[in-house]
Amino acid sequence: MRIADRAKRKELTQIRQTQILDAASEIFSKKGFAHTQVDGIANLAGLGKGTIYRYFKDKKKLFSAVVDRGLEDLKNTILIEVDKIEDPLKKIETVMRTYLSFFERNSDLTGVLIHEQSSFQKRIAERYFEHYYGNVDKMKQIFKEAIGKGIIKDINIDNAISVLAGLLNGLIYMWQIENRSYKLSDKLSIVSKIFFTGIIRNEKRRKEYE
Amino acid sequence: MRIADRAKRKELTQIRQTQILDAASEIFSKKGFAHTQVDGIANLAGLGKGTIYRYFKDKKKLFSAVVDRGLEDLKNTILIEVDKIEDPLKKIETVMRTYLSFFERNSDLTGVLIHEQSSFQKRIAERYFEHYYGNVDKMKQIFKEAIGKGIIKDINIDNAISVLAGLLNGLIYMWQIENRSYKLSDKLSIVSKIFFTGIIRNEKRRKEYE
Amino acid sequence: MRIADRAKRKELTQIRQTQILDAASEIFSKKGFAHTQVDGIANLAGLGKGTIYRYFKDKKKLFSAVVDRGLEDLKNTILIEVDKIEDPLKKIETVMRTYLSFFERNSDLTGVLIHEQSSFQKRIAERYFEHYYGNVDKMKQIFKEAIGKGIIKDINIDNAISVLAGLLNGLIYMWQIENRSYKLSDKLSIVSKIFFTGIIRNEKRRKEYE
Amino acid sequence: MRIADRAKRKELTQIRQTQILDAASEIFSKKGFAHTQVDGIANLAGLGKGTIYRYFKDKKKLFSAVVDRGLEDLKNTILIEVDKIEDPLKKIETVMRTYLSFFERNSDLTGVLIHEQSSFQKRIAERYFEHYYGNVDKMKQIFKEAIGKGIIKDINIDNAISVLAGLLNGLIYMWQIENRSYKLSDKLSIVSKIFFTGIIRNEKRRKEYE
DNA sequence: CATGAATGAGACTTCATTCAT
DNA sequence: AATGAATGAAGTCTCATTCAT
Repeated sequence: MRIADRAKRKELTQIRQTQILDAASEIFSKKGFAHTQVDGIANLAGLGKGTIYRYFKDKKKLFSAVVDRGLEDLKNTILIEVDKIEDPLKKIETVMRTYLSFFERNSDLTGVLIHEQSSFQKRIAERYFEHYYGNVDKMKQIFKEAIGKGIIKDINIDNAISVLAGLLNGLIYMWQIENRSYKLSDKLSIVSKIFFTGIIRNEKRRKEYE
Repeated sequence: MRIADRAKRKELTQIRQTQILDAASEIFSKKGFAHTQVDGIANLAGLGKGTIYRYFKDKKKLFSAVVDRGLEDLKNTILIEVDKIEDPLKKIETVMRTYLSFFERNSDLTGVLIHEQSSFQKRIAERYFEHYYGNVDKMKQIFKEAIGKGIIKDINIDNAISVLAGLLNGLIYMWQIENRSYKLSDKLSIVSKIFFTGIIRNEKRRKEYE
Repeated sequence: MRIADRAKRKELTQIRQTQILDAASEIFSKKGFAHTQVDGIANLAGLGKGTIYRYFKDKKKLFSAVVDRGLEDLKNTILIEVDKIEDPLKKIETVMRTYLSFFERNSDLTGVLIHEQSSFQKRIAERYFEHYYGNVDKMKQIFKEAIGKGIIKDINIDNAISVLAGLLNGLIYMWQIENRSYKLSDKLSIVSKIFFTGIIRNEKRRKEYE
Repeated sequence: MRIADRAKRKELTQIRQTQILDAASEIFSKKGFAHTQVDGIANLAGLGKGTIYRYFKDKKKLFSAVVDRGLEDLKNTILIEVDKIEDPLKKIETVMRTYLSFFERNSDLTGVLIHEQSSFQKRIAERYFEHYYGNVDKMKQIFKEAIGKGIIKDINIDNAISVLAGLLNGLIYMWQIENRSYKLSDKLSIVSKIFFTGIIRNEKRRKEYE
């Protein structure tokens, strides 16, 4: 019986954690760190304020946990989707699609990552890059393969990846600023079109930039 | 003499305003709105706390003034630079260069615009788009001209501009997250290369996306 | 057990309220609204500053609560005492005695009601007259009965009551100004003597005023 | 020329003083001491803030000067009027009338004297009693004369005067609380009627109190 | 002498965190 | 283990007073 009890206990703890993180994610995203009150998170989670502190040392740790969970999810989601695909270009396209739809589904996280540079710059950046570079190796391989096969141009891979990341993050940022008033994934086709083929049609002019 | 006095007074007032806005911009950018203390701004400006409140009704108004001044500057800077150029592609490239180097020079503003979505979402968005769309008309003309002359592809102009904006903002965002550890304007060549000509070399594969 | 707990909780809340109101009443009376610090009230009540704000939204609301409680007490005290008496003149005398001894016992309230016309004019006046006219109906009946029975002169009742109120309040005001250096209730006999029978002895001269 | 200049200077100083006291009186009365800003007084007086401080050491001293000037006026006004009359009862009636109409004319002072017990209790009380007892001697003589001539009852004179003062102050207090919504001097007839002859008609009952 | 810009002490209020129940 | 009442440090803003012009 003891063991079953202990299992139950652990499960309950797990559920509580999730409850709290969900509530925290929602409110942090809407109001930002400073304007979020722990009271509000407790209420939304349907728990007492003291309980929050039993699960997270303080407000900052709770915020970090929200960020960590989000980026961990993001990384896993991308890896799973990418591994299903063979063709390098399609892989890159899948990364783009998965990235955008992840933030569309978890729009809470958008706010959390965009605000709060100040106090959490280091934390977010660390975590973000842990995720980012966790994926970057994979991305590098994909780009390398595509260059090797002569599919894409022989450009500096790091820079290309950094531009791609900037492009996606920028779209999410604009979407957030415009109050998420449109479907983020609708931008996918234009983004991949421009990223892959550019906007110049005139061959002669294109040469100037290649 | 009176008139000279009054002129002097006005000038001093102008100087104070600038002093305060400079200090505020710096600290708001570093610490974000919530963690910035008015006292700190006063000290950095070499003024008393009360003086800040003599010039700006409260902390929020001061913050907004920082944003307003920044975006106004940005708009003017871009318009001036673009008007010097004739060729449409070069114009677009100039917008990109000017935008990036503006934030490089006024890196204070970067933080201010990136944080504080929550409390100032409306204010920033309004101002940002006032600036943004103030420039967008000009951008549309440039794109239209380029399409008309057959220089660039016949794509949806609004979407192209929004992708360009996202691309630039995303770069700035990444730069900020990476602690401005490199020269932002160094990214210009790769960005314009990709934006203008894309990354696919293989003609056949390129067709899939065009 | 739960119910007992909840009852205890409620009781504690009641006790805190009273603690705070008592402390507030004392300090507001001594120092007036503006010079009273919430800190001071908290200390006197043996509570933290934050606790005061848990019970009362802000300093103004706390002040109003002090006034409200005081006037409610006063009204009840008077009604209870007056109902014990039959004879109209004795009733009026009882109102006078009860009014004076109420302020003698609750001298805190004296200061509170006398100061703070400015900021709380409306609030105090409203509450005061709520109390005042709550009692005035009763007073009118008493005067009417006394006139009907030929005990007192056929004067304008409203005016008589307003003079009586002024007389009592004026005595309290003088007593307050003179630092409560004598027993307020000692004035009762002379006041009732003058109010009831006047000061003129000479019959002929008395006629001039009747 | 020097002497004329100096005279002019002195006169200007006098005018400034009056300007400031008038403005101060008005605002202190409306808003009370704490809520009155020196800025407001300066503006109403049409002077710079610094000038106020040239004439009065600080805000408290200015307030006291307002009170002092008011009570000095009151005392003089009463003395002048009373000296015109012969008959003792008429003299008392004249004090009552003059007192009430003084506050009716200088309603600014009403507020000033009623609020601000707290910080100025001592100051006001001192000044008030300086005025009060400055007049009380005169009043005592009047009462003594009236008693000597058998016109009024042989009551304790101090008490009678204190009741009279309370009665008048109470009327002014009620008038202030009711927002000066009626003519204060209209209360004179009923007040003097009650004060002089009382309210009991029934001879037998009257005996109970005499 | 008059002015009003500058100052900073001081007061209210909020809210993260603790801890007794 | 869960709760939420209590706390007080910390932050914003006001305004009497000063002083350079």
